[in-house]
Amino acid sequence: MSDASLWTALADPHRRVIVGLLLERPRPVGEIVDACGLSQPSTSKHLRVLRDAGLVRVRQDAQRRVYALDPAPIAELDAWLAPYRKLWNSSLDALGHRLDETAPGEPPDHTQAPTSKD
Amino acid sequence: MSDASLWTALADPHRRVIVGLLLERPRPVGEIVDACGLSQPSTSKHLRVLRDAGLVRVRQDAQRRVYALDPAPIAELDAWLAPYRKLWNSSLDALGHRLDETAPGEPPDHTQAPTSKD
DNA sequence: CGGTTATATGCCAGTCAAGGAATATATCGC
DNA sequence: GCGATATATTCCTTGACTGGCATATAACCG
Repeated sequence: MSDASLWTALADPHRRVIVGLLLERPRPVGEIVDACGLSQPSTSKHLRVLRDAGLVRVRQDAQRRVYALDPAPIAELDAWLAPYRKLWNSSLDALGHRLDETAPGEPPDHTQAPTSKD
Repeated sequence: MSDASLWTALADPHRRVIVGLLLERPRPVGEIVDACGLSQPSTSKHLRVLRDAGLVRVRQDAQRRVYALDPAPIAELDAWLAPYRKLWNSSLDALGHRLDETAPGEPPDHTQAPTSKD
């Protein structure tokens, strides 16, 4: 089950950065190294973890290895939190009522909950 | 930013189990201990991590501590993967096209070898 | 073929998280 | 008050993860 490695892979901030980079477009390792500010070996190791989790795929282009995002595992994530989504739907609904009272005349366009917890 | 602790908190399988249990309904620690099969101290420590990440809230009921899920942080997760959602909406065919863009002249044979490289 | 570029891997040290056992704390019942 | 119940915290040990460095591997160019 790649589920465990999926969460573990995304638990690392650098790897989330890499995933974010690959969201924009596939990139060779050199670009990723330059972008996330890690050494090349460390970056390669992170890419290995991501590849092992199925989050990225590699395509060889001459000496270059172009990494691309594989959306399927992230879809798994989405499926995981699907049951929770209805929870904050109701929570945001309640919050929306509060905001509506605080700001009358403004459309209750609350795309995110300002939960400043700290 | 509780983002980092959020991912770290959910990276642990036991904590995901706990979150799943609390999705059904709020529970006292004893129930969680019994459900996830860990020792009571370990469970308490996991609950601390979850609480620190803002994922759960506690309500004191006599000697019992009833933990309940707080959906807001998971909504953060949802917000994080929102940009990725469109990717799997575009289907894997689009991904193949992206890969093709990077290497013009190469046949779109994205039959990537599995991660057997050792 | 040799040299260069691009990436992966092995090794080593530092850090951090997890689990268990024992203990502290708090609340209840008597 | 005392004992019992329920939970949190501390200490300790073990194991995993991370990063850097050096090196191996592989593909290009001449």
